[in-house]
Parts: sequence; structure tokens; C-alpha cells
Amino acid sequence: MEEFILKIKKAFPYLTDTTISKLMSLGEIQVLQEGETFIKQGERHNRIALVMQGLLRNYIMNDNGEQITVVFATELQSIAPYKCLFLQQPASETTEAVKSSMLITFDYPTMRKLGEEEPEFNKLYMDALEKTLMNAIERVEDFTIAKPEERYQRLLAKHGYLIEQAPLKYLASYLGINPVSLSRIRKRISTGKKK
Amino acid sequence: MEEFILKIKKAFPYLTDTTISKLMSLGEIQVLQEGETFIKQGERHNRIALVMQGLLRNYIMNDNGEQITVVFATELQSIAPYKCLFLQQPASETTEAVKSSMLITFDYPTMRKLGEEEPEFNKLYMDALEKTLMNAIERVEDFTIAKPEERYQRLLAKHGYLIEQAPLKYLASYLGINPVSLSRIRKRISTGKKK
DNA sequence: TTTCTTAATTAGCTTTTGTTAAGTGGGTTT
DNA sequence: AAACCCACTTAACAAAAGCTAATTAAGAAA
Repeated sequence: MEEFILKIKKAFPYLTDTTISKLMSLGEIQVLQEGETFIKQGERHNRIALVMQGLLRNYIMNDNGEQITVVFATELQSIAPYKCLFLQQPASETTEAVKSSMLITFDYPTMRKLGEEEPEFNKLYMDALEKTLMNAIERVEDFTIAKPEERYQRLLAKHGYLIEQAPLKYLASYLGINPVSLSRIRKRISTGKKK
Repeated sequence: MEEFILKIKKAFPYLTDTTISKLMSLGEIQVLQEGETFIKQGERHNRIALVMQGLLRNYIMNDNGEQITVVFATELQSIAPYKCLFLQQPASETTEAVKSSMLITFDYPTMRKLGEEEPEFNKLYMDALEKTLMNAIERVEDFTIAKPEERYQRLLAKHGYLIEQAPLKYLASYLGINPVSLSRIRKRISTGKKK
């Protein structure tokens, strides 16, 4: 808990101590065991989560009922069913803990209302949004620039911890490829390399 | 001009007339001919654009020096070198007019500072950010859910105007595939379909 | 009009991925 | 220990995409 506050301070240096304590009192701590969900597809929901510890993922279902991991979130990253929050719709995705995790969650409308009076809250929310946007853009770039095998290599280079912590089947859909293909790619890389 | 203000009012109904006129006075109108750029890769830049008319794209270079179109922006959508704005880096992408277009551009730091005093500005910026984020997420979902041919189909269904207005070579990289492949996909779709 | 240039299509071949199915191994449960 | 479950791997073949190059089409320039 203490260490988490320290991390927050480091990540958002402009937050005063009073704001942080207000924030902690507004937020709700939630602990999830591996496989437990924070939000389920179809639910109406209005909370946004900041990951304190662990690893979560958002997944949607494809036409075959398979889970497609759209995004992972780890320490100090925020995760939410954004379309659901912004458009007031039932969630189209599920947020689930990949390993046991701790979150602090906030009511989205409350946060935005608070922000109107307290600029610090607004700044915090905007920063979180901007970060989330940059991550999404980076992900789109990976898909447009790199072919499946290269995407795996880039993921390995940039976010190796994901490859260590998430099972292959999640990673495969996250990379937009088939689990069988990903296994093959791994082998190609580990053995004599290509060409 | 008049019609544009009407569109703004429709898209952001909470903006008062005074805010809108303030906004218009703060913004700078810019007209781009086809192929002209708003921001070039490598430049430092701090403006964010709202498209009034036309069609723009952001592209980056891959390792072979080919242009990869990461995102399109059309009427009432915002476009900017986000990573450049948020992290104060030289732009890693170029923003270019796909056809002759009109923009209104704002200084990003000014807007954020203004927002601290005037909640309406903040709300506008957050709404724009949230929309941009939703678009990026949708795009990631397309990549993870659908194979190249299906991605083209989805694009056709959801954003057919892009397919009418943007040349194939831009669309191909936008969809993460080779122009030759896209041409083949088109043919496969138009002729007897698959199977 | 003819010429030039560039985008798009088509073709032939290679490489990669998708698909289905059969192993393999680790970890639980009984 | 045996039986079971599940993730991952491996294999074999089909389908799709990548790559190179040649051809066609269309628009701009001479």
C-alpha cells in the first residue's frame, strides 16, 4: 500500500499529498485471484481501474466464441471497458485477472465531475487517457508495420514480461495469430533462426 | 464556415456560443491541398488539428522506407502526432492531406492550460481524446479479430467512404497488408466469392 | 496526340499462416 | 499410482499472403 503510493507519486509527480489521500479515499481497493473478473461482457459498469499489482487483460469474443485478448494492463496502467464508459453501453468486453492482482477502482462519472472543480483530478485523468491512447496507437503501429513473426519479436523486445507472465493462448490472440502458429514461430526463433 | 460551426454544435452540444467563438478565435484555419503535409516526421510540433473538411492520414515509415498509413481522419475527427505532443518528442509520423482539406488547429499546451480555468475547454478536449481512443481500440479489435480479407470487409461496411476516397496503396498499409494482396482480395470479393 | 509517370492489376512462385488432429508433458484429482 | 484435464507442441496439408516482375489503365506533361 505504502509502496503503491510512492509509485503513484513517481508516475504523477504533480499530485499533492492531499490529492493523493483524497484519491485513495475515493477509490475502492479490489483484489482479484487469477481468472476472476472485474467486469463481464454485457454488464453495465462505470468504474475505471488502476492496476496496483499484477496483470489483467481485456478480452472480447469472436464469432466462434473464442476469447480474443485485446489489451493487457500491468502496474500503474489503467484498464476499463472504455466504450461502455464513454457511450453508456453494456460492456462488450470482459476484464479478467491473468494472475492475482490488486486494483484501485474509481467511479468514472464522479471522477469527471470532481475534475471540474479540482484541476489535479482532471490532469490525472487526462494523463491516464493519453497514456492509454499512446499504448493503443503503438499497438496499431505494430500491426501495420510488422508481420506476425516480427510482432512477436517486437513484443519480446518491448514487453518481455508479458511473454513471461501470460500463457501462449492469450498472447496469440493478442498478436492476432493462431496459437499453433505462435508455437511454430517460437520454435523458428529458438532453433536455427530463419534463412 | 457557418456550416462547420453548426456541425460543431451538433457534435459537442454542451458548448456555449461564447465558448465556440472563443475557440474559433484561438484556432488557426489551415487549408491543405492533396499531398500537402500538416506535420512532417522529425519536426517538433505542438498543434492538434480538428478536421473541418476533407480527409487526412498519419503515416510512418517502415524499415524499407515505405509509408505505412496508421490512421485516417475525416470531418470532426482530430488528428495530431500524439506521442510528439504528449512526450515532447520530435514527431515520428507525418500528417498529410489525402485530398484537399480544411483544418482548424490549436496549440496543445495552450488548450490544456485554458482548460484548467474553463471547464468547457477541458470537456471538449477530453471528449476528443476519448473519441480518438475509441477509434484506436476499435482498430486494434479489428486486427485481433479479423484476418486480412475480413478486415477489408469490415472496413467496407463501417467506413466505406475511406475505400472510395483513399487510394488502394494507403488502404493496404492501413489494413496491414500488401497492396498486391489487397488487389487480390478485392478481386476475390467481386468475382465468385470464396469457397 | 504522344509520351511519361504512377497506380492498380495480374501472374507465377515462395513463404507463412490457418486448420485439423494427434502427440506430449505438467499438474490435479480421486 | 492411475486417470484426467489442459496447455502446448508437432505434424501434414490447405489456404492465404508475401514477393518479384510484367502488364494494363489512367492522368499529367510535353
